[in-house]
Amino acid sequence: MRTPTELTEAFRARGLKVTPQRQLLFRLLHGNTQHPTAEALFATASAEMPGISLRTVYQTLADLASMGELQQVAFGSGPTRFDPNVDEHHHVVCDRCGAVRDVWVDGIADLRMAPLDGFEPSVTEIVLHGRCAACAATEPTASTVPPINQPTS
Amino acid sequence: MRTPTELTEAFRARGLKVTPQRQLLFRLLHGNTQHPTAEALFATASAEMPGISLRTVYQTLADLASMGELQQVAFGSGPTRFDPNVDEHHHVVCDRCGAVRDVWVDGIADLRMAPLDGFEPSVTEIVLHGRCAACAATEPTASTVPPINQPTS
DNA sequence: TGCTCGTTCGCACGACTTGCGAACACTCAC
DNA sequence: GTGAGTGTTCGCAAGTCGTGCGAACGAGCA
Repeated sequence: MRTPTELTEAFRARGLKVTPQRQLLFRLLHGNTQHPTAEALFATASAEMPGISLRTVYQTLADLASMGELQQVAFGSGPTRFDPNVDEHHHVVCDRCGAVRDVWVDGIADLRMAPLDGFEPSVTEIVLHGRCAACAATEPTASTVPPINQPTS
Repeated sequence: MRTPTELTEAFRARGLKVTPQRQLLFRLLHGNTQHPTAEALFATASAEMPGISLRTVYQTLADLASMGELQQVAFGSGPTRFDPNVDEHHHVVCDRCGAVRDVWVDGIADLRMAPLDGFEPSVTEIVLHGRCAACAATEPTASTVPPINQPTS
């Protein structure tokens, strides 16, 4: 995702208006590696701008996604998360605490897949499920705590 | 997923009762490669057994999943899909029509990932997004039809 | 056959997201 | 600076997907 200043230009260039609400969200998202949900962004935004609406957060996130400035990612059945990192990368998900981190994966071109039967893949998405360092360290015993997400494959 | 007969045994062995509703769902799921949603199964089941409840379909699917006879898979933000194939495999998803197929992937062990910083992956999930053969053939021009799912990574 | 306990099923509710429309405010032209 | 016009905000309602609850039911066993 581009900087708040560049996004301001980009919005104006598209005939979109630059409101304080949007500028706030540009700032909150820029460089954000937390993969926040709309609700989480709304909470952070509300602290700075009481009265901002969750509806506006959803709307602005949708605008940014449609401009290619954000990726929408969904892991399991939880709420959609938003990733300002639009470079080619992948994700690790802690099935215990739900934390998400970016990860770069090498060697995807060497994967051998069958059968494809005419299917034309354009995007390869890799998600590593497991335990983050913090959860692995505090794990009581072998999974006595139910995971918040089932591994979905 | 095991055969309807084996599942009948397994349910009884666990003290679970085998009802006509469950037996119907066992049959509809066994060998099913469609990755159906609960709603889709409910529609099919209703044709054979009018009066069956969507609630019962969800309940039985949850029971089967908790017994390890089914995988729950979620692609993007749509409804959960259920996969009676519990072998290690991956999925291809047509972003135009939503079709899902199983795919076997070789070479996963050779992938190089960084940074993991103590994250302990237990499951690697690979989803190929693209166009199924049918959609690729009927594609009008370059994506004039919006995809039903954004590639989620 | 009769009893017991798990199951079914409809309804209501919860989480997440989107549609709608009135009031508002950013931009631009003057 | 001011006013007009159009896009935006925001609250509410509604939609989608899934689950909790409890009364009625029925599978399985003695």
